[in-house]
Amino acid sequence: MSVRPAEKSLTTTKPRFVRQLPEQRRQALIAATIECLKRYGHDGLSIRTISAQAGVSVGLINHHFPNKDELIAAAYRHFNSELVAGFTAAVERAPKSPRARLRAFLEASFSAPNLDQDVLAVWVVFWGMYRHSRLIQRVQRETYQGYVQLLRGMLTDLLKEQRPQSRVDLRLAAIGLTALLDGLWLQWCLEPGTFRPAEGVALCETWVDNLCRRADRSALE
Amino acid sequence: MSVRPAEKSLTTTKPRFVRQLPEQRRQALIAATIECLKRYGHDGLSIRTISAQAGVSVGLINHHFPNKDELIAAAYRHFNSELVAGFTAAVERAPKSPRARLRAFLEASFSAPNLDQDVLAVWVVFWGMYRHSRLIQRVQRETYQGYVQLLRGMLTDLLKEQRPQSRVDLRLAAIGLTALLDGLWLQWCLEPGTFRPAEGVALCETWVDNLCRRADRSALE
DNA sequence: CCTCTTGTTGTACGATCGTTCAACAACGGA
DNA sequence: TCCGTTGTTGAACGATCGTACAACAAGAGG
Repeated sequence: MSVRPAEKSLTTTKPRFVRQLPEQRRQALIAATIECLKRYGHDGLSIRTISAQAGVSVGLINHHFPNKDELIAAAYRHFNSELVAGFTAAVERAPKSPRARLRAFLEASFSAPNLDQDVLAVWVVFWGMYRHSRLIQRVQRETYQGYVQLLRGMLTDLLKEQRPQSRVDLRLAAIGLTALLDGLWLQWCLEPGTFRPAEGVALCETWVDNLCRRADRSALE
Repeated sequence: MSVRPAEKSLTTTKPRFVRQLPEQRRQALIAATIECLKRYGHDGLSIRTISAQAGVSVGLINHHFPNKDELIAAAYRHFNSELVAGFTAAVERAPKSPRARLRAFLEASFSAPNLDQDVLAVWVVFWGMYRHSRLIQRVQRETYQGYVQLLRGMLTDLLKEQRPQSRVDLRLAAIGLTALLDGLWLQWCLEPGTFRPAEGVALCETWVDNLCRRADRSALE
């Protein structure tokens, strides 16, 4: 008998690394990028920090992504689509009435995993890159419309049901509600204590209520 | 006669540098820091980029500031106080009625020099640093209250005049208006074309109007 | 004209950055 | 069992980072 079995039992206990399918590894690297952003902010976006977070060598990133900026853009794309997917799921889980759907959307906006200081800080860092990164700009244009369509669709249904003849400017209404949501997120990111999640939902619902009320008025005038 | 006059005329034409008072130089370095932020975003915050922008050698920054982070924090402080000073001046330039003062504040929010894509992008980059920089956090706490006090003061006067007995939650009202303002700024920073300045003012005034109307209702109920 | 103070310069240093690439090794298929 | 593919490693490169510091010189005061 050879000594191979013994040898093998020694060598097979610890493979030095595990090969993965490219798509799996890409997702892992994207997850590590977002985790580094949460932990260290913009300074966490270095190849060495990210590869350490992913438990991987420095060279691997450039094997799956052409360069660092593309990895960051891919992370932003993932972050965006996760958000929209979460909102969509929450809305479809809700009762079919427009009001209930909007409420589900707002409650998803002001609860885990979205209303988290670290998560919100990641958004702010991405937004800060927007102005000077064409890749981030492209991802924004490609994914943000999903969010806008979801929100405008809900507002349309709601106004159609409540006041079919209303002359509310839907574009401005959506802009205002988006701004209110983003602004409250920003405040929560900077100082989480200033308002409670339920108050955030209430502020947004008041905005929509006043929208419907205004629809009344302009329809009657 | 000596050759001095000729020599002097040659040597005095170009002093290799001009000495300045520490406070003047500090302000110049702060201005250069903000300019670099506008031009290059977060990547513009390097000692060499800033010193080049200020027309100064690399070593000078550490002669006037203990380190890079302190310079950035000083720039954030300056940026904040300039904003508050601009708003305060605009409000005091307006007629004395609470409505006119609020309108002046809103119009200052949606016009130069504040409603500029580069300027707004600078805010976003600073906000992105907040979570992981104690210095930025300190400056925020020290300067932001000036902004909040100005805004809450105006809201208080307005509600007091319109409905003295109202039971509106002033804290929540200020939070909502601040969020609306910040959110609209953020949208303008990302996509300046989505709404016109006058529409931004109108959205905020509608918010305040509804606030007063709600004050009515809750006072009558 | 000389001296002293000190604002300013620019090199130098060590650390870290993004990227490259030759060598390695995991593991499915023959 | 061995081979071939290829996911993975880690050293190495040049560039750039923040900071320190010795040398310089501008400008005021005597």
